[in-house]
Amino acid sequence: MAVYAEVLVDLAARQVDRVFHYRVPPSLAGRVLVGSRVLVPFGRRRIEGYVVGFGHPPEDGIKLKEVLDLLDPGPLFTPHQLELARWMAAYYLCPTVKALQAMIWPLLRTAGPRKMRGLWPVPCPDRIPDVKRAPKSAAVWQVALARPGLTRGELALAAGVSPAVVDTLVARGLLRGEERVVQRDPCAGLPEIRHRPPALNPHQRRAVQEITGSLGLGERRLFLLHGVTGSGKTEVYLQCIAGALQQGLQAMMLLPEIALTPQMIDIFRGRFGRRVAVLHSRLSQGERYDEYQRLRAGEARVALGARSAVFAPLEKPGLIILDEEHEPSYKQEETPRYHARGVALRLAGLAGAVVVLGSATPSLESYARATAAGASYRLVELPERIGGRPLPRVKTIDMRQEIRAGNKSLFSRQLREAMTERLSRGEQIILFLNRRGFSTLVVCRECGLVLKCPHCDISLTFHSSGRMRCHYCHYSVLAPSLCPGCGGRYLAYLGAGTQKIEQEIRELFPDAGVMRLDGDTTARRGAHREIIEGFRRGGAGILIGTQMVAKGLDLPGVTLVGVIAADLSLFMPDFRASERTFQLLTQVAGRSGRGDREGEVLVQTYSPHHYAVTCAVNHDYQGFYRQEMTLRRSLGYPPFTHLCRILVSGRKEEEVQEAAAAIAGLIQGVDMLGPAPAPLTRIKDRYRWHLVLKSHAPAALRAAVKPALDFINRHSRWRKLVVSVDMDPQSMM
DNA sequence: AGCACGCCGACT
DNA sequence: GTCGGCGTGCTC
Repeated sequence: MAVYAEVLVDLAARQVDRVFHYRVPPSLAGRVLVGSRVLVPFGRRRIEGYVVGFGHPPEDGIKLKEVLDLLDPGPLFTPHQLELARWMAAYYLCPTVKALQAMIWPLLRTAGPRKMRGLWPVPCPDRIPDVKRAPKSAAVWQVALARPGLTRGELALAAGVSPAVVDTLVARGLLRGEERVVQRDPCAGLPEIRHRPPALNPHQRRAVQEITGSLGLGERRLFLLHGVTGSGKTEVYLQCIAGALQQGLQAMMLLPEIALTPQMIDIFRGRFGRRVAVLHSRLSQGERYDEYQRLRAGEARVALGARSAVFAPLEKPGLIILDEEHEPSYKQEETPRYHARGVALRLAGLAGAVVVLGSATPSLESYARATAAGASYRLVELPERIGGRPLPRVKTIDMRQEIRAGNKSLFSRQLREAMTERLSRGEQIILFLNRRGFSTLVVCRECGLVLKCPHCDISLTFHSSGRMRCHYCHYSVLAPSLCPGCGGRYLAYLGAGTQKIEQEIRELFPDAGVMRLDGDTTARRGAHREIIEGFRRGGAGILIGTQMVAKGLDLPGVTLVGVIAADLSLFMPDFRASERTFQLLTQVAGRSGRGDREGEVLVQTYSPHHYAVTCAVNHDYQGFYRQEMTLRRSLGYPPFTHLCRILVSGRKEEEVQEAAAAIAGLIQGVDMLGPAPAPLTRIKDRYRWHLVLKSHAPAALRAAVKPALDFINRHSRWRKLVVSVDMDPQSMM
């Protein structure tokens, strides 16, 4: 009796989570496997589907269609990944197919469904687009026929259309993807420096021994590596990975996006050469596809990347490392809203792998799990910097005193003096301000009008390019010279960003050489590497930047770090504001004094006595942990409870509000806050309302949300709304 | 998503 | 009587 492929497809109808059965034609027999990506007919469309098993349809008499094509040389998903997707679907309340797409989207494509990447588009001669009805499609099709061998991008260029049009043709079955022969190497042309493993200090050695001792046992073991900044965590990771490779296991190394620096990539390539596959958003489509296939084929054995690299297709993951495990960027802020740490822990359970969570400032959740009674993590500490270097001296500067002393500038007298001194000695300086652009608020001094984004409920940021930009929807206009409301001539530029800092610093220190590292200066591919390498080589005395300068950079020439405004993150409307501030201050302080000379850190703040500031200044993680835990317990916040946030958005505010109220009416058995307008009430012309649910039992949250979600999805009057569920939310904006 | 089916208002 | 509105449900 014949067996049919069970295929998951992306149904826009929400929350439909079931398989569809397809016959496998003789031409594809033996090649369509569990985990394969296939092209299938669905209704009158042809769409991408994922083979998750083989079996029979529940009832006979359904006329089954045939799988049309295979989209890749081999199965894309490992059995572990399919299992992981099922878990994600249940935990994060999304259809399984969405979880599978989350696994490959960032790796195989940039945006939009049903695009075929890494494959040559070849025309299907039997399906000719209509020139009158679809002139663009016809043009692409004709070029594809006339000039075979063009890639997706080249084809689009030659036909004078956007690459998306090519994708559309592929989706409609007018073009098909064919396997490619070349393999692109994202590291081609970059220097390959062979690093020899350095000697370890006793703490590092013990950490490596403990971790490697648990490898290959086939059972999940969890470690929290708590090491102060500069304690040599990276070297511990490298040697643990080497240990895993020796045992024939594969390894995953996850970093926050901004820590995935060229420097870090070089270190891994230097140690492991071509055995590393880098999964990285700045790679081209083709490069990403190739790295994915190299891992899937077992040719590469170490996956290095940011959040989504947790979905690297490793057959035998033996070691999973999350560096800077406390970083909020491990949380995906779109559906499915997974946390790479949660996914990694689950994957380790499936694969019997070892997980190492590393941080100088562990999240409260993780530290609690490592220290509470019945701890599930083994705590491993690196309390000293390598080479016996001291932690930098950190000083707070009370900016209220500066105002009283008549200094209204962004820079305190002490910071200026310290900078002058360091520069005179040829040492380097980092200035940190977690806000890009020139000025975050432009206000008319005559009528009080604030320049806001027409699509979002957000003020526009003035950039030194002379344009005002919305940092949420990327809307941009030329900055007006007169107030658009009253025609007034006096516009005040308030709220300094990194560009403003740069301008003022150039005036104050005209000979120092200034570089800026933020989202704007690193937009171009390769720019990040150029700036950091340029600064490291001494190309400038001062580096100004956002979070990008706070994380992971190892710049031995830096002896002074100045925090321009520690308070920025402290008063966010978020219960994690203190934790974030403590982490950020500790991390940025850790950039100072990593070379031979002792480092200094000056923290400018209006709240010098806040415990997040004082604990960071004193390098007192424990003290911060105790105070913050006390507060969380009394307020009933994580890690003492679990949260789930439901966000409803849509173009009509009344509809959004109505749906939020309907959902609220269906929630039972957990604490509920709201429904209320979200702190950002409108983004990209969509109104936003939310509900926050709280419970001691995460299962109770899911049980409460599921029926409400099903109800909303069943009723087509809410069809135009987006209802997103966020388990363990990291942000309430 | 896309499409068909179906059940109520204003038209040749 | 019929054309067409979009609310509802289905796609192997």
